[in-house]
Amino acid sequence: MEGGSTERMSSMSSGLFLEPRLHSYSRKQKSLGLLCTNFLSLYDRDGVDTVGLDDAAARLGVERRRIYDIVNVLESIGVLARKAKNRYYWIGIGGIPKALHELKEEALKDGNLNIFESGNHARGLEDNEDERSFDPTTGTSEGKSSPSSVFPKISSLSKLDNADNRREKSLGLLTQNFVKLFLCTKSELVSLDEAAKILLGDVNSSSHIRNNSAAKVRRLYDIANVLSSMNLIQKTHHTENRKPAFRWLGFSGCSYEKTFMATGPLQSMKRAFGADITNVDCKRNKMTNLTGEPNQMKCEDIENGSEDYPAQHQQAKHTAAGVVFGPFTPMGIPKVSDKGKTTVKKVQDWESLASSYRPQYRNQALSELFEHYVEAWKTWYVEVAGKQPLQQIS
DNA sequence: AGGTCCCGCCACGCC
DNA sequence: GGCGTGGCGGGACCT
Repeated sequence: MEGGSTERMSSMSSGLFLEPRLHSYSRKQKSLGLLCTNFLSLYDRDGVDTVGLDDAAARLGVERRRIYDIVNVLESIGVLARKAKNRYYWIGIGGIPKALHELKEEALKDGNLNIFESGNHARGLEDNEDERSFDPTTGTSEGKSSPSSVFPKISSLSKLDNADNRREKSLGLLTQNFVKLFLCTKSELVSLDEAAKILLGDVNSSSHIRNNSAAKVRRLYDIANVLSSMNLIQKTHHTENRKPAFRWLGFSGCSYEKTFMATGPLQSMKRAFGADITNVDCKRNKMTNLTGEPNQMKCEDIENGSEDYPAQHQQAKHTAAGVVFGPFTPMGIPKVSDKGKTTVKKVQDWESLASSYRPQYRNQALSELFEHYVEAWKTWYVEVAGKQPLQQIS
């Protein structure tokens, strides 16, 4: 195929900001999971109402194609909703619980409970949600996930018209079914092989579907990476056969902030904020930042960003502000006890912390990300601490 | 060697 | 035809 990474690296020699190890191409730095993490850190903040795909691609320094992958998965779990060509409503991490709830209800309604154990295949898991209709006022994806969900049977697959066929294979739908699998199964662990069998129904199916299997498993890898990066699932191994499998963590585990702020990173740290600039298009310099600036992760740009980001909704309506995130206490800083201190004192503690605690990262992108979290903290603090007893903060 | 998954070709549908 | 979208699978990279 292509000349491999060597060629890639030579063509990227103009990517000066990677100069320390010009030939240190690493897949991990370009993984979908990492891209997803960066995507979320870039947009999951107050004041972001919509996301433009071109803008995202440019800011993250990746090809558009990769943005589609991320967006499709995130859309299927309620983080985004399509608004128009090239533009999505930003719902935020806070949209996940609702989406998960709906997915579970759908799965239950469709009678897919225990389908995993039954080894049944599961075209029944298909739903026909059409995510193209979104009501920003309710934050719901109303589509036609309604009653008349069509469950295409394997045997009828070939008769689907192109549009249906295409949608039926979409990454978003596959994501939803993958999630439903976790929501419905009693098994603690699900391997991608098993998921593929169930979601693809490749047992006693026609050969063309089986041939398709490898491709679909690849998609499952994509999906799993994204979900892992958000800590919705966690990669582990079956105890018996040591085969890789995934454990459902759910929204309680879903805080990329958590991963970032806590120094006890989960397994996904290998995909978490890396040690180098990431997601740089090494190949064609199409949207690579050639200015010598670090990869653009400066989130403040978002709000300055012209018409794309109207500033009128500073009130976070669906972003992280509505979600209880993981520990914000930076490591090594004693937590404020809720006893024996006055409220005012605590306010000062946290204020001083927020303004003075500045861990130093060598990596500039990390430093900038940290700045982002500082800003997020400040915003959150003002909003929450301003109207609730400070004992709540811990 | 088998598992993982990046990358980009190209089909599709809309304008 | 141009463009946005995204399915798909080759084959590079990782373990």
